[in-house]
Amino acid sequence: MAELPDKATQFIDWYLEVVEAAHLSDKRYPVKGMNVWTPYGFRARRLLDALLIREIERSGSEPVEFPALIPANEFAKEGEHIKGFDAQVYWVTKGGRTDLEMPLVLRPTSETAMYPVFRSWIRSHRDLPLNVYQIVNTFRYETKTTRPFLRVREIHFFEEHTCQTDEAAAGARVDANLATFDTIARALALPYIALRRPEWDKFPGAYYSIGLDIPVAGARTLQIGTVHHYRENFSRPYGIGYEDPQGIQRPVHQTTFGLSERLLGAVIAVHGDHHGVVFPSAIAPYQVVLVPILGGPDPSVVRSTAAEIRDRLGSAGFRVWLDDGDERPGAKYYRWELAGAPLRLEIGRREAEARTVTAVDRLGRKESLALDTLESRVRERLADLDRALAEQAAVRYSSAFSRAHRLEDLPGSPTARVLGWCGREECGHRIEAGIDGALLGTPVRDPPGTDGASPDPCIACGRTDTTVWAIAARPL
RNA sequence: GGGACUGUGGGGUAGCUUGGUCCAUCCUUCGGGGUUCGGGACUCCGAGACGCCAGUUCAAAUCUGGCCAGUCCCA
Repeated sequence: MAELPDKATQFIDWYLEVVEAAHLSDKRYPVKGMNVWTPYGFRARRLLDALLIREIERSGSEPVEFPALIPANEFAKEGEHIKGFDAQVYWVTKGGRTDLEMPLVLRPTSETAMYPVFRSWIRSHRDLPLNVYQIVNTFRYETKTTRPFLRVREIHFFEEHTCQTDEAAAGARVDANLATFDTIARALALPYIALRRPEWDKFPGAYYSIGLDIPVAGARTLQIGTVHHYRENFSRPYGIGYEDPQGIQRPVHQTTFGLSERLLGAVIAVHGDHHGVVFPSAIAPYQVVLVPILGGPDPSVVRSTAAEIRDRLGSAGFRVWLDDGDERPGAKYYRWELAGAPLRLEIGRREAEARTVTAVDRLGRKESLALDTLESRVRERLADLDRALAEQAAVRYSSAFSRAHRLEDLPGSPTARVLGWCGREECGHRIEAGIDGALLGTPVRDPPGTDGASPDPCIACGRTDTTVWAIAARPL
């Protein structure tokens, strides 16, 4: 089998090869940007969804599901929003052979599907807050090159929509979403940076947008999530109001929180190595893969011990796979490394007789485990792998940013850049031109490598009075 | 949105310039048999492709047009 392309120098080739070789997605479906979720990738997605559901419900959100088609007149109600999405929506204009009187939009996101209904759900301050989420497919007519999980036209989308009594309550919901995201990112061992987007790059219709970005390769970054504060921008055109305790009618303040299968792409991009995918235990389709070594005259002890281990680990709640196929053990090792299994247990005749098993984690760390304490030792090994992945990722994260002091530092930048910015759009665009990318925004917390220092002078104009820290990078 | 390029079995490819030698090459994959089995085994047998639709021609994988899909560059 061929070697994988080098991740550091040929990132996207490496990524595409790994996704295909690990059987995570089949991109041969004949519509651009619409790929097939194959069993292994689907299992990972389902585990990721379960994690999102668990955490968002813990934060007080309830599941809903709205229809995929939105009437054109509802879609058009908020001016900025329609302007932002107009160029990338799919239209349904016919029912059978009949032209529809009211054309339908295939949802690119669900604000305009939900908000007319929210209007009828909300009457009183007692109906607030309204926190609901759904995990559905959305559609965007993406014109750039599509990539499995990273940029697709049929998006597996998580979206929370909330209605709050006022701006402060909505701000608190944004904070709650950021806390939820932090828990999710930790479970996946993904270091990220939360950035308030500049005015010209916020979500169409938003008061402000916070992007959640991860560095992936060189100066490249990947947006893996967003949290938006809409203030009253949607509730006014959609007429979503409530009566407050004093009997006064007020528009609600709204927020949204969006994630997608890009999270899965991010896990592959961040943790993967020259052997293939590396799954953290939280979403590994199989956390433990058992490889019996069946050579020798009588493999029955090995078989029965392997089956025993499988059953015991399964009962203990681990996702475990016994690979008793005809391949030689070495071939299985390569295949499961490519597929990213966190922990492999090798069991041969001598080990079966000695009641031990050899555990090798995806980072290649080998240890012999006694069968009588197997469950707890496997649990430790998985936790230890997750910890090592997080540490490894943190090291790469911190070296993925560097300070830039002059505009001339930006072209050909080998990392994302931390710099001072006066906040004016004109200077923002000069920075974007310099790095041939985007001004991602201003960090919600101290940016990497600044240790609480006050911001540098604006890299474009030299002003010092209104400067903030900002991150410039090249979004993937 | 503008431009350039590409499309051959499940995956990767040779052949295309100069139409015929191609019932299409090689590697891999898949199915079956045997020998194997502690880091990608060997061997035998078998399966599987010219993106789609038109056109030119005695003859099209090869030339032309449209469509679909993909890649890259620019807005």
